[in-house]
Amino acid sequence: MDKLLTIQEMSRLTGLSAHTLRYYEKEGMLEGVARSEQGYRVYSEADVSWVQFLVILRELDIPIREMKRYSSLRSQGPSTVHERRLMLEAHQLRVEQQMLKLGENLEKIAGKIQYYKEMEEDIEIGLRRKRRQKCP
Amino acid sequence: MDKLLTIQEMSRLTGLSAHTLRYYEKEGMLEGVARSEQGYRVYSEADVSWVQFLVILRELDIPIREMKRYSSLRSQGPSTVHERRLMLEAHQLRVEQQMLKLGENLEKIAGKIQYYKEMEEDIEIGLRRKRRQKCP
DNA sequence: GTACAGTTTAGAGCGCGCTCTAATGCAACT
DNA sequence: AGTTGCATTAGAGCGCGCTCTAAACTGTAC
Repeated sequence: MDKLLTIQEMSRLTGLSAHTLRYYEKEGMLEGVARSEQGYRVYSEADVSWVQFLVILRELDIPIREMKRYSSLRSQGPSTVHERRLMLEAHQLRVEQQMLKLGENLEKIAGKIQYYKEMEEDIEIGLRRKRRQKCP
Repeated sequence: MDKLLTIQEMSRLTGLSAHTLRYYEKEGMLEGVARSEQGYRVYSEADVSWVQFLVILRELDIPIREMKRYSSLRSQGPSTVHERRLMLEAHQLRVEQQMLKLGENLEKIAGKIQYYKEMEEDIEIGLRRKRRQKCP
């Protein structure tokens, strides 16, 4: 166990490009990544879990700025657990509201789709009628 | 009825800034907006409905590029109804998948929040124990 | 008449989140 | 020895969707 990974393997496991992994690290969201003798990054399994968590935050549309704040809190240790929880709860709420909004808008779009379907049928009937007139 | 509106009133009714309304028009998403004698934009109620529809598309994260395509189809008349429906259905599917993904990620975040809550309780208990040792 | 608030345009600028480039280096293979 | 392939860095560049600026004009109020 405790496999050590290259940046490519990390990329494959997280879906982030090597470029993006370096970028996240430069921005302070990935502290303490080990290096090989040659200066290459060597990721631990703990790093993998953490980056996978960052990916979840990104997929929830949490801005980089907030992710940096969260990372900073995390690196300050357990005393920041409460504040971290508050951050997560705030975003949880925001995403829930966003999902509601998406749901509403999906319904409106569905209405429009239904309307278009009916229009298409009417056009079809119109065509059929024309054809009948042409070749009786 | 058939009230005519200034750009400010349009802005208020749609939530888009006057800047953005002009931008959308410049990009070809709002064709045939009338002008007053002084060259000021004058929006009709039909314009309002259309812009409100555009806002829904934006809220569903449909890129401007696609909205331009859709607008172009619309201005070509009823013969494009089928293609418009296909576009809407494609985005409908995309948004549904996105909502699923959001739901999954929300669950993971909820798990983390729960975990933090337990940590906070443990810290509380630890503190209480310390206090008892101090002042018995 | 003049200040004020609103409008117009073309075009510049911006914040975000990457994404890519160029120059350099190391390790293994032929 | 040379080629291939992966890594490193600092920093430039990019696509998106606005957002703002500057200069000019108009109608309304005082």
